[in-house]
Amino acid sequence: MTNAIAVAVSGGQDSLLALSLMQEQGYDVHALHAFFLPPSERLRRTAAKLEDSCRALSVPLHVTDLSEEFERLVVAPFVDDYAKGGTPNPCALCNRQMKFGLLLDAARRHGAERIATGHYARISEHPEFGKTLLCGEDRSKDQSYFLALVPRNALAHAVFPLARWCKKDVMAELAARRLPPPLPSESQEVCFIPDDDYKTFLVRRNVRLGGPGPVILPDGTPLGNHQGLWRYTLGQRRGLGIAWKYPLYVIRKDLKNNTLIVGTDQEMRRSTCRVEELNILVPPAHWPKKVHVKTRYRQHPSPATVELRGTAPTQDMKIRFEHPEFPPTPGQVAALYTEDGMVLAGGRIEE
RNA sequence: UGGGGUGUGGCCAAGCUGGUAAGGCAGCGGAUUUUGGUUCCGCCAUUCGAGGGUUCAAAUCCUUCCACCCCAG
Repeated sequence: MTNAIAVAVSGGQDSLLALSLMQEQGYDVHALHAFFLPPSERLRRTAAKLEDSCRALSVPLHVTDLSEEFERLVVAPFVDDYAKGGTPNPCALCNRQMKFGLLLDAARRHGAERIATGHYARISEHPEFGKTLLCGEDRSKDQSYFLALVPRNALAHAVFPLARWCKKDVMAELAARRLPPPLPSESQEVCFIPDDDYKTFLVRRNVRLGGPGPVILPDGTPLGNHQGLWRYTLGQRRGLGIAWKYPLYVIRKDLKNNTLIVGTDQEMRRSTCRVEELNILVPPAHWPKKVHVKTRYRQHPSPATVELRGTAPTQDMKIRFEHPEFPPTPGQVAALYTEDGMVLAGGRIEE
């Protein structure tokens, strides 16, 4: 058994500290950096800086171009989902397909059985069923939600050096270690959408997106027009452009009639949802009766009960929340937790 | 052209015993943030349909006109 480990480095602070921490712990460290977008001048510059950082640490850096795969496995499904009226979660997909898929494969090619990343989440060894995924120590920064679609056999090879770190301590620690991150503070560059403008991005992709249509209240009262259902997501408030007595939220997208149904905060809330493409991380036999579910990032897990239906490939589950929730949105991830933050399963919200 | 009502920012709407324009919605900006969304904070009428008058002072009182709405034999 070797103690070789690959560390996925993006150029940001978190992964750089992860790299340094792993090395400090005596691992035989390899740094992996991948281009998820076609290598531009800017990306090459980041890679060059990373090279400097790695040289300073005497760690070998392997750079690969995974832009074609990223396009196929993350971007294309993202665009496709929007075109179909869904609200995709590309980060969750990226973790499953890229970081704990292709990058893990790359790690193995370099002789490492494990891969470390800068995620704020924990992996622990459970006496009965092995490796489990836990939320990060710093719950406000916890990223386990985005990892809920990563298969168990991949997570078994994951290491999260920042598990017990707080975001605010990372920068100070890097400074103390004299490790300037190639990409300074926030790194919007990780995202494949320029300027956070996904609408323009989608329009430029030249896919077939729906056009304008009516906006109505649940009772059918017409209020105005929308600019294409793909531009809205369940629970959305801003951007409707309709002045009403009370704030209006998107409560339903009627794709068949190209109609947007809006209503009050109360009318918007749901207490059930159906989840497919399950990624079971803990055997259901060990699940508590009451679980806690996140259907969006930055949401406190909500108490709920779960009903598993069907078997393996086509298995799905029905979730019933104790209290009405902001509407679970098709395309987003539902992550099931125990009360103390162990991830039981993840899946794709269908309705 | 008989009677009644209304006219305040993009929308809705307080204010109308005169004292120098609430609030909500929408919008814009920012904060938060590995997705979308949510939430939070900030900014948004020198002006109250128009003109004239009374007054130290009017969206608020008087008057004329204009617009729209309702009832009407």
